[in-house]
Amino acid sequence: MPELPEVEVLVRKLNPLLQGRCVCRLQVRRSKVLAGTPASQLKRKLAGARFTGLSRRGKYLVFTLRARGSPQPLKLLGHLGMTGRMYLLPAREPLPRHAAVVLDLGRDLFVFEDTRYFGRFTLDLRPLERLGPEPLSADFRLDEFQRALKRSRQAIKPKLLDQRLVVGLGNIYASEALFRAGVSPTLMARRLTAAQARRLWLAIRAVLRHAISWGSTVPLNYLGQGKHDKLFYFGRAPDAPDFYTERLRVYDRAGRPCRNCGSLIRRLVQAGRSTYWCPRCQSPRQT
DNA sequence: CACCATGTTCCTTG
DNA sequence: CCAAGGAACATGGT
Repeated sequence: MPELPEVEVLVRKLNPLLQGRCVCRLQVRRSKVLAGTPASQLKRKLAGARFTGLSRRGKYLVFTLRARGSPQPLKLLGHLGMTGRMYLLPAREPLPRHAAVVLDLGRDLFVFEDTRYFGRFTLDLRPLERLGPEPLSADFRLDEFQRALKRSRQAIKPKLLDQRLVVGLGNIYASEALFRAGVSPTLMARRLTAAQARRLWLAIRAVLRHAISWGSTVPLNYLGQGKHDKLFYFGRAPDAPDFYTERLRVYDRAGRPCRNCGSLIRRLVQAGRSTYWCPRCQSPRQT
């Protein structure tokens, strides 16, 4: 469940639960997610360590721990990939089929599960060095955003997925932000007018902020049956109340009417990924 | 069987 | 070296 808003909501929920908890032992069930960190090294460093903080950078989770008898903090990088989840599970519950890493915290277990194993749980912090500004912080500056777009011949939609431009957008919120800004996804980045770039800059922030506030109002109850996976994205469960389907304006709505103008939403493929857009609200010819 | 899926990295091509 | 596109990764849903 992973773009910036989902990670942000997860971090807020998880942080108070982990604060001060001690790692008795850990189990690595799929070493691929360690991204090169030897399991033995992770075990040596984490055993007996205590969680002191959890924060987010882009779509990454940054865990901070204090190792036993060592003053310098230990940092761990987590990433949910496409299908990763992290939650506390009562110690007596059975582990999910795709549990990749399990930390024994005593009463309960911290579980990192990931069906497709694209996620990460590692001591290697280097991916953080390549990240652009946080969209909801003052580091995300309109003038720099505009200048960066001017340097690119790539279509704006795939450009928004480039985490060096700005972090946090994935395939869903990139379409959502362009729709909100009224900008065509196929427009070459350097061809955006100053007004379009400004609307897009504002739309990125608004879309992410709204998604966070929506997610924060919903209980992230991972305990129990795990029927809550579809929390953020797929609101079409037959029993879902209406507001579940109101969150996304264009994503995954191909062939259905635009909520603004009634035109049929279209789907196209750019750089191998689906883009959804309204041909009227996001005409390539409007400014 | 076919195609699709919230992400990142590596490789190739230009 | 840079930019952009495609494949790979692995599993499951429709």
